[in-house]
Amino acid sequence: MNDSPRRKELTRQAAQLFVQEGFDRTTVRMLAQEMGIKSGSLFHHFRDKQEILAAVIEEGTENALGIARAALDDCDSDPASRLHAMARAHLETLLTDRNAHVVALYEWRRLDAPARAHLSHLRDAYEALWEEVIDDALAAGLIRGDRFLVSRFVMGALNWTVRWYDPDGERTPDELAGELVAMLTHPAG
Amino acid sequence: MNDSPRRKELTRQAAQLFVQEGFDRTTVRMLAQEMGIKSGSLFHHFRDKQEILAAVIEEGTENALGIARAALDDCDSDPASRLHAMARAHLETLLTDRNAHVVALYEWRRLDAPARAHLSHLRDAYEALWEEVIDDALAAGLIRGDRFLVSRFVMGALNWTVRWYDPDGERTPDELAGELVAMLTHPAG
DNA sequence: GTCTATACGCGGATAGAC
DNA sequence: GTCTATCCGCGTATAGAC
Repeated sequence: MNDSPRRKELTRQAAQLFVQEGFDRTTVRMLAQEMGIKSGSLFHHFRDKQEILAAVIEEGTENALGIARAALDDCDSDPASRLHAMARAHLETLLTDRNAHVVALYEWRRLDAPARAHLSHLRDAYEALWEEVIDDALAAGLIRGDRFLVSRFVMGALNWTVRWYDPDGERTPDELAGELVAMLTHPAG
Repeated sequence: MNDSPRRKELTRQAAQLFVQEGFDRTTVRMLAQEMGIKSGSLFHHFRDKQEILAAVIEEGTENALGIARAALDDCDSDPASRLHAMARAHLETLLTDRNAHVVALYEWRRLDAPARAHLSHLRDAYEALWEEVIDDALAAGLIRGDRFLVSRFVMGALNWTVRWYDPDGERTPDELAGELVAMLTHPAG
């Protein structure tokens, strides 16, 4: 439809509900209430419920991509630092920010075909960033295994944290990233 | 309600639909059609839709637990073999069997409080088995890291395979398990 | 154990006034 | 840009016959 600041704000509020309840269980009435408007008004901003989901996922992936790129630019250029930075960025968008990126990962299947086609290049760009970092770590002998599989396993380990991580617990996303890298790293390498 | 063979069979069919569509999007009419009966008849076997989910998750976790125990009994007693056997068993119940165990992992949140209370001991037993195997591998110096976190990361890596694994592709669950163990294992250890 | 028929509330979405 | 009012189909569940 457009990308007014108003719509951006509504998208953020939708993301929160989608994480809490799941897309299917979130009703347009719930969304409207969270946004402080009536359900009829919602359709002035979004064509239908599907479009809200697409907006959230686009926002979440773009955000994750931007944060990951910034983290890689900021850190040292050795493979270990880059791997740690990437993992930390990923976990922060999932666990601290706790909204749009989670939706992007967990509700992707709920997108209809056109939205999926439109957004898959974004998702691919984010995953390509990951594969780059993994590749460097493999080439340096920091970790070992198959390029494709290591990427999937690492992303899986990180994505699943959403299910068990306690934000009020002792560990920060940064510490988690450190533990993951330590687990994967071969001291002898 | 009970656990007649009839009900077991219906539960298996429900599992398949829950994986394909997700619990929320699966209607009782769809379930009935898959089972070859009318929707009204469904409620002779299950009190409500929630009870179907609980039955599927119970079945899926019990099955995974049984297969994992059998795999551990059958394999060599060194930590590497045990880790591999556990990973392979886990992946087989997720990727080959492709039903009830997936539901147990991905639809757990949809259980109501009483069902969750009733089933959590089962889930805990399965996770305890994992922690045992991880503990042994840590003690042997095969892998390294924090007991709790390694377990979560490993299970996350495996659970996420459901999202990208192609059953018609080249790799078997056994090969995947091997790759995971290789990734985690320190040759120098 | 399965059927038909049906109740009934809820969810997505629209129309048109302000 | 938001409201009120409303449509209508669908989803869960029940009743009672066979």
